[in-house]
Amino acid sequence: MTEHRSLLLRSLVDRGFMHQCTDLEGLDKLALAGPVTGYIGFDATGDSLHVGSLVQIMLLRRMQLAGHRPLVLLGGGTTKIGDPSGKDESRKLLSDEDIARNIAGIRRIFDRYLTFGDGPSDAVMMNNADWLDGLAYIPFLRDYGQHFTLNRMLTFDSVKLRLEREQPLTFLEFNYMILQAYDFLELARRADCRLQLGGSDQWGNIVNGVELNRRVDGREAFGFTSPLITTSSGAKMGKTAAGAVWLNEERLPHFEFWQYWRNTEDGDVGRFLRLFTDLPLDQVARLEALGGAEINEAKKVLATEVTALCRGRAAAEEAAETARRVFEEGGSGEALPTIEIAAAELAQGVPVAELFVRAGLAASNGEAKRLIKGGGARLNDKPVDSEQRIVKSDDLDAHGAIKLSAGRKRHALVRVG
RNA sequence: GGAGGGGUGGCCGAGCGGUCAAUGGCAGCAGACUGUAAAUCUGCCGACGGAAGUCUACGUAGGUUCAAAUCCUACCCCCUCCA
Repeated sequence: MTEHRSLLLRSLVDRGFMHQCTDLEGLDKLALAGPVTGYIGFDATGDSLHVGSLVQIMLLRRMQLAGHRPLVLLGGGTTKIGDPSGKDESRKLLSDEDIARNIAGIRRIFDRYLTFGDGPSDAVMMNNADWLDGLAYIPFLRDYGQHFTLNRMLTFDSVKLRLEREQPLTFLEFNYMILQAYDFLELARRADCRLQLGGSDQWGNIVNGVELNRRVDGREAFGFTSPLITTSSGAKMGKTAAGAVWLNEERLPHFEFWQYWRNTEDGDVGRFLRLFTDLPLDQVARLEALGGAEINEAKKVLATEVTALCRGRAAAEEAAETARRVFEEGGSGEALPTIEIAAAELAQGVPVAELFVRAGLAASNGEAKRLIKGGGARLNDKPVDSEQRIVKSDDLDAHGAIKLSAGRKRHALVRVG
């Protein structure tokens, strides 16, 4: 592969964002010529995004940092269909109100990563419901349907895999590909968008959009995909005990977000630093080179940098400090997830198991008791010896808090409130 | 429309009248070992209850039986082949 001259491609390739590109040379030239508008579509199936979408978000950030214009396309229209890529089952259909609420939540996340505005490299956000909702079926089929053949559509993984596994694929979902291709065409026309980026599972959808642009408008458009990010041991990113690792703080406290990154596997540290932080590559190389237990220092940097981007510098520093106190001094810290309990209730006494459930450290009473039986539960750093233990006001420590721990890594504070 | 196969716990997948809260695998949680890592080993892994036990669960609704995930009926959904 030849050297890329544009800052954009060098940055994307060097930092590990590239999986496939429809035309590297061409894209390189385009990027050298001036600001390029590139978009990524995000579904509005939930009111927050999780770590699984972070590569895509960072992809847009890298674009902006390289002087180009990122375009966030919210799938207000396509969400009503559901992308069949990588899934065996149809999504349940969402109502318009649900989708509107989800879009509002997602919008806030992007403000952290991108600068929106009217300048040449300012990010913009669009919603494909604006053009999809009003589509007239017959004109649409006549104008665009003729550019797609079933023969070709059936060869795309999103469709092929589903059929091979003998899983149902509805006509509704089958159309997703066409609509996403049409999105690209609309964005090219409306916002001079020439590039679509996405995860590697989007390749088929993206290629269709590139081809539609060429066939309908004779426009040269580009597609670029990022690799599917898994951990070294092969697991998909973004799941923990508590569920998904959400980017929204309402869904996941800063401390737990920081902890997620702190617990990165050794082999992933360098790759994640390149993908998920803005640290210069030479600094990443130094951190990555740390051996043995020293790699932990690199993990702390990773955690703090990623958290700073997503949640703000102050939140990141506080989480780091709390972690230091909890893990290196065996104490507790302000930023641990905290629940409140009424003074009167505590005076009366509360069963430990119930407290663990309320603190979110166990999903049910039974689970909390099993945790205790297994020796994994601690109260103020002392093992809970009995499932029947009652927690009372005496258990408050000098700072007026009770520290609950499930295993060595999950902690929570109970305060009187 | 016809014929055949199938719908089981977060997922995959056994069970095919009682011993089934349901084998096994994956995922998850905890313990040991470590470096808040990985790998490995051990235990746990529906809810409520101190326990005995009670409840909820095998597509949906009924039925047969002392007893049903397992049999019958109807319905819904999926797959394959035929028209």
